[in-house]
Amino acid sequence: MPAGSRNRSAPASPSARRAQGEATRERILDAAVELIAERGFAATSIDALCQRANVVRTAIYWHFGAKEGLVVPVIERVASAWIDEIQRAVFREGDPLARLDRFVDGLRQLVMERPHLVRLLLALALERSDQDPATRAALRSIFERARTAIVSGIDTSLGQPWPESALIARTALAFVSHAVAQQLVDPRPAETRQHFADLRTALLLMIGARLREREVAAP
Amino acid sequence: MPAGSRNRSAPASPSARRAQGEATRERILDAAVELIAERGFAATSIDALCQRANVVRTAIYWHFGAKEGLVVPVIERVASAWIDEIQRAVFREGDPLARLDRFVDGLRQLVMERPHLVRLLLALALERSDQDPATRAALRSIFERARTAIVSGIDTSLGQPWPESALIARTALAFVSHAVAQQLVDPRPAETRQHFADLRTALLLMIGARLREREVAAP
Amino acid sequence: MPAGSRNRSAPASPSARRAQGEATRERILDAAVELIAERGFAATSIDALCQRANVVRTAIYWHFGAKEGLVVPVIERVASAWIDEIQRAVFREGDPLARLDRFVDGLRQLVMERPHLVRLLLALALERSDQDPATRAALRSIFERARTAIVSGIDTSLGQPWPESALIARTALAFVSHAVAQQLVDPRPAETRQHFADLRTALLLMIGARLREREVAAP
Amino acid sequence: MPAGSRNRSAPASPSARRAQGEATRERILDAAVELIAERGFAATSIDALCQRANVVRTAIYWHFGAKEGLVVPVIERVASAWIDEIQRAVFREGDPLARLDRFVDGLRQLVMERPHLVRLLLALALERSDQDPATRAALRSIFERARTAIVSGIDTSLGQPWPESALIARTALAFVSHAVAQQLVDPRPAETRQHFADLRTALLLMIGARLREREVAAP
DNA sequence: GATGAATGAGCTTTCATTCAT
DNA sequence: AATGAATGAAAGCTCATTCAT
Repeated sequence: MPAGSRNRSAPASPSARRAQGEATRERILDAAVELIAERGFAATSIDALCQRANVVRTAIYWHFGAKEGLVVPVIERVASAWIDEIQRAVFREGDPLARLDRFVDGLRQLVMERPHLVRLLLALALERSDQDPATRAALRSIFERARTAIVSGIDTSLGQPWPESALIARTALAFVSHAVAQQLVDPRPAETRQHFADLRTALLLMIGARLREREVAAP
Repeated sequence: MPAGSRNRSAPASPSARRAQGEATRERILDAAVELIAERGFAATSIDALCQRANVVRTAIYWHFGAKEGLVVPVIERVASAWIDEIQRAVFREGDPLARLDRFVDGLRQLVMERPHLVRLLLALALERSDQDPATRAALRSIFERARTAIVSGIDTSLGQPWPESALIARTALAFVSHAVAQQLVDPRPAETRQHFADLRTALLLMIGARLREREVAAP
Repeated sequence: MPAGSRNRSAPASPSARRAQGEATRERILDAAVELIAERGFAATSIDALCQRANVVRTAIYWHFGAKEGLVVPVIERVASAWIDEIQRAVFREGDPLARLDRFVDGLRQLVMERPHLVRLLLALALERSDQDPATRAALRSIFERARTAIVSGIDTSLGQPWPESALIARTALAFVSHAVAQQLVDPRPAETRQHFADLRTALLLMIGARLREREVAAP
Repeated sequence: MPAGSRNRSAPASPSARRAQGEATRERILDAAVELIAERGFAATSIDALCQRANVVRTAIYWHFGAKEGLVVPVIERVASAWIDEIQRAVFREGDPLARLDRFVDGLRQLVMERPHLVRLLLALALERSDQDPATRAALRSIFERARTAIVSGIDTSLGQPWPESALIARTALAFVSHAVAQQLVDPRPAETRQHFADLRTALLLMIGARLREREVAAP
């Protein structure tokens, strides 16, 4: 459909030109994150993307070459937000129980308030990974970084390496993934809250064992 | 399966006719399960479905009304297989440790050998649940049944209700979901195996606490 | 879509069987009149017909052979209603002015209260007549009968042949056709009423001339 | 028309490109007018349209968004031709009788030589007006303009407003509509000619009354 | 860098119809 | 007479992409 002119006006100077190009690129990526999180990659059409980003269809090809070319940049854009959220959540100070609570609560907030971040990654993983190695690598890297962030967060916060930290990281991530899927299927907040209450209990039990063991080993 | 013979052979009796209709329906569902598990719902075209099921396009509309109409039947068809697998895995006899191992191993096999079952459900949840309440309800019901199956399996196998059984169920399912996503992104078997080794450890720690507590309470 | 059984139950006796067949046929025709009047012949699908008539798809083929086979019976069914309306309207008694008013008012009611009768005929004429001679003949016959009904109504009501009766008939029918088209495009009742007020004036002027002429010829 | 050469030849300037787009749009509209006049809107397929316009299927969607989007432009395109024909017919000079003859004859020619113009409008009105308000508005506007053209033609030709001009306009349009429908059902030229002879008589009678009245008022 | 236009493959769905019981 | 199932053609429309400016 022929539409009116969408962009402000033709930029004169070459640097302004580059800046506006960058802005267009960002707008496309924002729209892509939203739409892929909402409906998955396959169901996100170039056209829908353009409408949401207020950009002309060919702009996507200029900036990303093809629809495929969006995948990795989109993953990377989500990655930072993801890791940030986790690092903000990972426990740093206070007594052990308070730190654990803060950690679990941070994850819960991630799932309840910005579920689309997690959802996008899961959707891409489930939809497409067997096809494109680059996508696979990007996703693998994110999951890896998330795990590392948790592990080193725990170790730092405790002042020493902790045997269960990898285990805790995996459990936490598993609960997060599962919570997102579950939330899509049963959006009642109470359900999600119960989910994370269970995570807290599980982690407590796992840590409790270690604590007791230490008390026995070195009283 | 004895496909390849287009169902052009004349069906004799009136009941035979209805039976053949049922067979066509089943063939479509089989194909749908396979394809949706492989590529997701959106990327599964009616045409591909027909080719795989050896059926003409309109047959799908006769039996299911629309592409949408496949979703719930497909979910229900996968549901049984899913629950069966879990029930086969849930521990029943032997000493506690052996039962736990058998349970975790069952789940690992599910993920490694029939990942498409889990994948289909997750993909449908992530792709489509916002839109259609019926899909959402069907998926919610499956997840619920899976959890119930584990809980009652544990309780039965222990001869009494067990305070942590719900927690265990949730943890196990979370690990299963996460393992499937992870496996798609990093298909090395060793990774998946490690994943389930971690699940075993986690469950052990959680059960261990309870066991110790009992020993203290009633020595 | 497989639906439940729509008809009451299997009729036992052969005469009951025939009666029910006739009833089905009537229901199909009723539905066809409604739908063709609403959306034209081409846009009326066999399926929509079945739903409206509460009849199974193949019943239409049993009773009418093909979609085409509906056209002439539908026209004939509408024809009687049409001619009846006109004959009810055509003036019979009272002084000339009252009779004229009654006639115009009858036509106005036809257009305002049962426009689908006229609409169906016009739609069929405009959509299809160049293709099928049988349709064309049926429509021609109706229009002819309508004209004849008016002419002989006028002559009977005046007790003698009237030179302008054919002219009046044609004018009246033209106004009816035009009013229906106009009404579809501008459904305000006031417009339609004005339309027929104009018809009344036009006829008065035409008759007035003749009356005056008679007065001059034989005072 | 110089068709047959698919527009694959490279357009040079940026304005030439836009001009070529406009040309494509026009070609589609031309084809649409022809086909809809021939078979009605519902029976005109996008494919047939493309073949006739020598254009690829998607071009229609680019220029008009959907099949629906053709309706109003098509109506508007026919409108001008319609109004032109009428204005050419409306009487301007000569003695009253000659002017009347010329007017009726113009309408007759419109119906006999370019019936598709009228047919298209009637078909659209009967097929679709319930649904889309934009279509309805466009058609209403045309009929209105046609009436106005006649009224002001009469008044101009007589040098003063004439009390019956609105009545004459409506009668003439009613006869035109009716004649088109009648002609489709009974294509014998003699019939159509008789139809317009009747129109002439009718108008004469209506005008005659007024003339006599004037003679009485101002002899 | 942005834009209007075009392109062809492919999409889901509906069509009228037929068959065998 | 009615019914469930099947059939192939064609419908309207969307897809990702390319081209030339």
